[in-house]
Amino acid sequence: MKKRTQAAPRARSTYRHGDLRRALLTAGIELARGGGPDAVVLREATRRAGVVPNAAYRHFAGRSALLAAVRAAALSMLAVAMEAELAKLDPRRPPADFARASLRAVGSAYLRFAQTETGLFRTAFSAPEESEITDDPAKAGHTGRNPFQLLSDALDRLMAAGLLPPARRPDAEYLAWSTVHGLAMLFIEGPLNRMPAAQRREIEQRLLKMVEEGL
Amino acid sequence: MKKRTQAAPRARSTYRHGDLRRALLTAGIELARGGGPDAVVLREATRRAGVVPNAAYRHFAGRSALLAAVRAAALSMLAVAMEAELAKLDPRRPPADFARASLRAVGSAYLRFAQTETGLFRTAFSAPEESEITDDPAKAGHTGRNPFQLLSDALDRLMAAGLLPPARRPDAEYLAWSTVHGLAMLFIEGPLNRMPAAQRREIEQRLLKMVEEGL
DNA sequence: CAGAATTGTGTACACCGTCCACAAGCCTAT
DNA sequence: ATAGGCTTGTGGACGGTGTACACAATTCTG
Repeated sequence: MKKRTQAAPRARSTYRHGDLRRALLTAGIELARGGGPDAVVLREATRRAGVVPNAAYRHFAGRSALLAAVRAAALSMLAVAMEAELAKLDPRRPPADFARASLRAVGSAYLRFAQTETGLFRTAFSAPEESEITDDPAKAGHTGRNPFQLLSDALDRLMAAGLLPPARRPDAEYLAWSTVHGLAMLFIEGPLNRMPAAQRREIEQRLLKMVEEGL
Repeated sequence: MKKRTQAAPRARSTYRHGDLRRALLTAGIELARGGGPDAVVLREATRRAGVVPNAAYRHFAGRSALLAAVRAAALSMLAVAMEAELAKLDPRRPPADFARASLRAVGSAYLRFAQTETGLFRTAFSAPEESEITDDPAKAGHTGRNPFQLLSDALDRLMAAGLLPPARRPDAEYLAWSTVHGLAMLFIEGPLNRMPAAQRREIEQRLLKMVEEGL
């Protein structure tokens, strides 16, 4: 049995599509949202854009290029989610409080995004050929910072507030990220994917606390 | 110890293959080793077994069934790696030392396996349709315990040695696992995949220490 | 306004997973 | 021992995929 999702291909009158690149990207995002990286299939994207398969090659070098673009978009959405969580905080709170809350906000947003937008999350962190550590603005949120940088900022604040010894600051993002990322993975495609939400929240809290204290 | 069945399909004389299921499984493992779960392709496995594609269906319900078998085998190998690391420890050491070392051994083996057998590791933790928390012995090592259970054992020892407050024992495996799993993922398909080995080791040590103290 | 550049089309190929009908060999009951 | 049946491998086919090549339709530019 096959999935037949026709979102009104809307036959166009003009020969040119007009905005095919964007159309393919949004189609790809939608596919990723529903089924993770493997669901991003070129032909389906072109189908949804109302165009013949090969047309995609005028805008992306191939499937993997499209996937890379979707991945960047997913990372950007994650960054936006983090920024939203950070924006809730009152920056006039005592620096120590604010710093701790910042780190927590980043972690919480990460975990929520993973469980809310599972397909996109999995896509965001699916292995590319060679990991690009680029500063591609396509991966950033509204502030222009990508998820990794937002985490770094939070850690900087923690150090500035005297809660993180400078000696432990280097590479601290890797420790923090590992921890949260691992839990997210166990939740969404590991043995914890049937755990009730309440229990999840509790473990999330314990984990964030462990990071806060153990860094 | 490893056989090179790659280049020589070795046309068989008998009509029956004799041990096709195992041949397909080993071929699948080899494929997974080289390219992760996506590389486990049914037709290629049958090709290596010197058999026509459809023959696979006499032994596996389909590609996903083969993949599941490969996944179980990968988990079993991980368990074996953990057991080997644990076996190096001297059980006559003071219980506290032994407990701490046990947890460390499990974590180290996990991280080493992830970086040494990347393809198999990624396969082991690729999402199945619905996560099976079964006690399938195919996932266990020589002791009959699977990776998750080996971790649990180590934590039990930690608690018995008085190093882990009983109140924090429940669900502690999830915290520990998350942390190590996350680091492994960042190493193999995250932004840390170009990090030099020396730096990796250092971060691993910091992470394991954080878990030990922060649980 | 003609020619060039861009963008979408058509056709084709190789590969994949899987379904169906059939053949080859082994097993067992008569 | 032998006739049937069961298991296992074969052959062919179908629809799906990514992608290469030649070509047509449009827009851009000198």
